[in-house]
Amino acid sequence: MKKPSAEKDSDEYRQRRERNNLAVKKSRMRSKQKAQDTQQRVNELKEENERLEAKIKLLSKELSVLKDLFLEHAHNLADNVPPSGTGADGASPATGVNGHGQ
Amino acid sequence: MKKPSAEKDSDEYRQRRERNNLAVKKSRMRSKQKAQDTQQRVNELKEENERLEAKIKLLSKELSVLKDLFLEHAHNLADNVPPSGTGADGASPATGVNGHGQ
DNA sequence: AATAATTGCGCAATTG
DNA sequence: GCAATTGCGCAATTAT
Repeated sequence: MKKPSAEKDSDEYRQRRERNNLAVKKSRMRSKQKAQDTQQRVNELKEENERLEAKIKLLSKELSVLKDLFLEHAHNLADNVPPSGTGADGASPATGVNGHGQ
Repeated sequence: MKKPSAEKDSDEYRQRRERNNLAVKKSRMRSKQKAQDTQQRVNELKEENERLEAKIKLLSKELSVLKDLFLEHAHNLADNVPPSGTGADGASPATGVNGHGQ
């Protein structure tokens, strides 16, 4: 079961083989390249992820600061503390301080 | 240059071959598996990314709302508008300046 | 029908 | 010495 040595021993057989070998090489190159690209993609996405997480952390921080300011303000109102030296009478019925969210 | 038919025509040669073939198969399986895993990783990271972006969008929105509130407050002070009836709620910027971005 | 691409498989060389 | 990895070619199958 080696080869029907006849027919395709040389000639256009060899030629087909050669072409195929070439195609094979090409195909495998692509395949490898793709794998590398995918790996690369992973790295990029990881970086992107870290950036986003950092941004989230930052925004969260900012938010919490602002919210705290609001709370403080609310407390001041509740404690009947006027914003400035203005002697406007402060008859502000204290309202509930909304809690933190989320 | 076919084969040094002597020595290694059968026997332990065949055995070595067999083992190697096995090893080759194994190795290639792993390789493929790894590639798939990497691809999978990409997908996961993409999802994660979208989640993070969404979160960022949300936080940004919240922040801009709060900031607008502050601005409004500041303007009120500047315009000497004393704190009027304090609503019991604090989550509806239904008044004043709208549409600041970023 | 013809050609290119992809895939499983085995060999041999190399590496660890 | 041995398993793992790698480049290479063959042949079957699939896609164009």
